[in-house]
Amino acid sequence: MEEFRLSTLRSENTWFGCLVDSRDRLVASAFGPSSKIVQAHLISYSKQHLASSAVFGEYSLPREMARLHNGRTSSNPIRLNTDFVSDFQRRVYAVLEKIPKGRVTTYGSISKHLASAPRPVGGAVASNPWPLFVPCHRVVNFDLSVGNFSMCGSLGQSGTSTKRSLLEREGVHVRDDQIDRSAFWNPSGNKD
DNA sequence: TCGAATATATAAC
DNA sequence: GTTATATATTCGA
Repeated sequence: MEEFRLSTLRSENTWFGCLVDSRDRLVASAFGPSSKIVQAHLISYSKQHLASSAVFGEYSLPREMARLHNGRTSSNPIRLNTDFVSDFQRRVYAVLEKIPKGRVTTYGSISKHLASAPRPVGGAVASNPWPLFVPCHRVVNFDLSVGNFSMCGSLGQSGTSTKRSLLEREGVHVRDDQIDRSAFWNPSGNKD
């Protein structure tokens, strides 16, 4: 039976957690205000998707996560375990990984690029198993307002505030909840 | 503002 | 299986 490992790290009042498989591929990540919330979320994810439960251990990925949270670029390529997401989600996440740091795109733009619709794109982005590693925080509303962001499964104003901070640390200029349109990035490339 | 339209995912029969 | 319900949306009246 395959063994999965979970580890957490605290950096500047935020807890980061990663769930990895036996080949060191990232199954899921999470971050939030307490280790309890982060661990509970990842354990819940593992119980829902994995046959065996996760064991705790030290691991380097949460450190990498903290760097990303700080607006830095990840030093090594991250291997993702995509076994537990749908084909449609994979297509959406492939687009997210192309959004340059310091830029944003919209649910509607992604949906046009994939010949889908905005709502399902929202659903896929919302269920991103790898926050920070796959930059779902770079997807905003059609009018370039910051929009929603959920942390460890909970949606609310603190999420939006966190999303805004992430974008600002990546160099996106936000004023009164509105993102400067120079930061817009079109996945279809017509107008980059 | 408010409601319809839209395509996925999940829950409920 | 098949049908309802819920979405981190968007657009038009």
